[in-house]
Amino acid sequence: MNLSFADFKLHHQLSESKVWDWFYQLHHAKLEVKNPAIAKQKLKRIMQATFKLSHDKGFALMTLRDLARQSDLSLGGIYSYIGSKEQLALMIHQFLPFVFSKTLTRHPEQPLSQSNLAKENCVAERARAALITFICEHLYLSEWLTPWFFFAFMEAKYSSPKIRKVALENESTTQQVLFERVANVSIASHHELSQQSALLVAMNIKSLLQSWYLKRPIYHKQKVTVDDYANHLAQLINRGIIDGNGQSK
Amino acid sequence: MNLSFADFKLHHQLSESKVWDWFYQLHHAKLEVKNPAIAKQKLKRIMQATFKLSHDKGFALMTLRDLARQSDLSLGGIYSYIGSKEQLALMIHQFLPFVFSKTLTRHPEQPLSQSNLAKENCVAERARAALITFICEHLYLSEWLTPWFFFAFMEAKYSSPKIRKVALENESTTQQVLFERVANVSIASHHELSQQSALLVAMNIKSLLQSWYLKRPIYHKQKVTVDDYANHLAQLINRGIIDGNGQSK
DNA sequence: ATAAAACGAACGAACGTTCGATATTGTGTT
DNA sequence: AACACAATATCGAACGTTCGTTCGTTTTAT
Repeated sequence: MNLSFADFKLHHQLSESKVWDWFYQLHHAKLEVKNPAIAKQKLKRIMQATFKLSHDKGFALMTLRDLARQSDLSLGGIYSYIGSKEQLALMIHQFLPFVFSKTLTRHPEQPLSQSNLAKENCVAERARAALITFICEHLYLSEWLTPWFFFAFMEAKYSSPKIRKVALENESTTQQVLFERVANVSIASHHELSQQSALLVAMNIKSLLQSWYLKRPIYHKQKVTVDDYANHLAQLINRGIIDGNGQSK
Repeated sequence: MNLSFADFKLHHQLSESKVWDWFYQLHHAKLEVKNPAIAKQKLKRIMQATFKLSHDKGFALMTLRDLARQSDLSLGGIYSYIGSKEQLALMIHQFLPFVFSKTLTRHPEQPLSQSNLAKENCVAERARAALITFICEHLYLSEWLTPWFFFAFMEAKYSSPKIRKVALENESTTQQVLFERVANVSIASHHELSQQSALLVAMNIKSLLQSWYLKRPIYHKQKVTVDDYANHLAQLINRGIIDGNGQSK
């Protein structure tokens, strides 16, 4: 029904090096170092060091001396890649919308008017599928780019206004798509949630998506894979979450 | 069925000043200032300033000069209350388990053995009620102490080991109680989730609890009260979340 | 007038960033 | 192939600033 993480990676040809190719593609104009091969390699070292250190002590408490040690570069060397500490954070935050635009499925999906609810089951199933597809894609992207998602979530709030703007725009776009698709499901299945309830459900789903990349180590210790989690969420959708209000069993 | 936030406050006699009475009670031994009335008033100013500043820029980026300005105290004056910046954070983190121990309902709740499943509905209902009670109490406490919960969540990970220990112990206690009560529901209602699934559900519930105090302003803008949210979660429980695995509607 | 509380200038440590010196790489000429 | 010379990339000592914290002094309350 919904595709697996392996399928997703295959479909988008997501290799390990593709991350750094894309990252270089997005930021190469800002770099002082012009050789692409060298730049990709050093950017990888710097970003991975940033993820480790900011995961351990937080970006604010991460020192550029820490970063130099962890990435095996010198203090000055790092500055040929990042410009400043703040821009380092900005580069990371900007990467996520860039990847979204390259991977997320556009759903031109004609809006559900009252007229074409004829074949109900079909329409309802398609609305459900559109929601679940979006959930799976987000989940799989966050699996592929866990450190990036983690960083974006943890550091967005406490960054400069410029960075916060990037992060909040990205977040609210996601929230909005989620809301629309939840609303479509509730309309198509004639359960007609109030706008408030649909929003509540959409926010809940986002929390559960975040839970995956925030607590991935815990899930893995319990032998829960990302495919397991995707199925788990799909079942929540297919069962009670978007039903009419309140009649308990 | 489940009590309201107003009932909860009434039952525990939670007034605005009670927060500071309890906070002083927990920490008075460490203070250099001995006059209780003065200390409570100044502690309130310092903590509220800490919440505002760490909410805006994060605790790591909050300066003690910021704190002095925001709380209308001098740099030196603050140190008669907090000892050090790290101890200020520790004092906040320690407060939550202290409040839990004073307010959370102990459920001595005989463990559900196979033998007393006779009156099934009754047992199942009681297991469900125990879970929902715990959820509501957590929700209401987080409503009463939103800044404290917010601070504990955002700053726990990036604190000293001593602080992290307090925060993680508190979190995993909550997680464990949640897990037990979810498992009890699934046993009592003969749906017998796997241990893995019960844990997944318990973690999901915790995410949804956190969502309340992390995004409270958004919920409020949508006119969602804490009682609304409590009912919403209760309905999720009473409907699909803890049902057998997988048969979609 | 004595104790309690608040104050803020001053200190050393550590931070982000710069920049001139050094090392490495790539290219054109023997 | 060997060399030389730019061009490119890396380095880390040094700078100015800001941080958490201290402590001798002043203010307030009894």
